[in-house]
Amino acid sequence: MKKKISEMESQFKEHRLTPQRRLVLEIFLENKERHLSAEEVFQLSREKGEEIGLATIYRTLELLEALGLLRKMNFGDGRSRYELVQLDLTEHHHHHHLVCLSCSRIFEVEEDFLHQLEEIIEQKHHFSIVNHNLQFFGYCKYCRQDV
Amino acid sequence: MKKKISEMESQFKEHRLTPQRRLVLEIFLENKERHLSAEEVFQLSREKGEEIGLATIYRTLELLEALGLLRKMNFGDGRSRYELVQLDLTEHHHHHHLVCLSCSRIFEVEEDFLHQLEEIIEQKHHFSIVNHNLQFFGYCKYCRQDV
DNA sequence: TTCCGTGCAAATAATTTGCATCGAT
DNA sequence: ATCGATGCAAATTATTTGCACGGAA
Repeated sequence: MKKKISEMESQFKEHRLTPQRRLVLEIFLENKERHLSAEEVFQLSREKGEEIGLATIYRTLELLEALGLLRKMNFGDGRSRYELVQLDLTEHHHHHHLVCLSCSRIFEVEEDFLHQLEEIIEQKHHFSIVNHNLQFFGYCKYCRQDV
Repeated sequence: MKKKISEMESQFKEHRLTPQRRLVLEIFLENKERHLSAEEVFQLSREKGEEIGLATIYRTLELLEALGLLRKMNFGDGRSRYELVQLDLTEHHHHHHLVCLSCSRIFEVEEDFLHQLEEIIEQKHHFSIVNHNLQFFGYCKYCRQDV
């Protein structure tokens, strides 16, 4: 864990890696599978017994996104959520999300199936793609009532 | 236009098609290519010289979505946007969106490329998909500086 | 000392809700 | 008379901002 954070320190050229910023990063590293909102980060920090202001969390999330360490997402629940950018994957690799309409859990599809599609779209629409967002909404294996 | 709305009336079984609701529908029919926020619908109705409360618009958008006439979308600009569901397309046909990071315009990709992909994912993840959302972020043909 | 970062509280912005009233059945 | 729909204002929720303080370079 510490190792991971120190690896990330190199990203903090102009910005200080303060205890608060480190705390937020830690929380994401300890919750890799989750997509946390500012409020949830706030709760998790309280559970760790750490003091941090909510405004600081918002500012930190914004900074970490700008540094490319977090990715801002929106799953339609009225608040922004962030996920850790997996540094070990190639820059253009993005996974997709399965959002359960019943339990709200979010599952990940590791493969990125959109390379070819992006090429087609770039040519056809003269649109230069830098990112994409693919979400599937439905019912997860725990919530499906069928069979 | 009137014809289109009367076709939609059949959807209003339990709900009255009031002047306000008709107005909101009209605005979407007159702006098929746009993805309107509640506030924008409010502005457009004022431009038409019609009186309608913003709260009513929010409630109407919610209703029209529940009736399957509008689709709620989120493009990451901090407000929900709605688009008209094209009734003449097959139920499972969804288009995709190109969101320009420079001018914020939204372009549509008419084709739905995700059928096969959905089948693969449904099997692999035991997830029953009922909807999806695919957005590409980048620079549109008007904003690209290259060449 | 000079900045940057933080916390708190106030300000914004989007959306929702309570409630009295209006209008169609 | 009843019940759904509306408008307004107040309430909520998420997020941002102003500002004084504190600590590191």
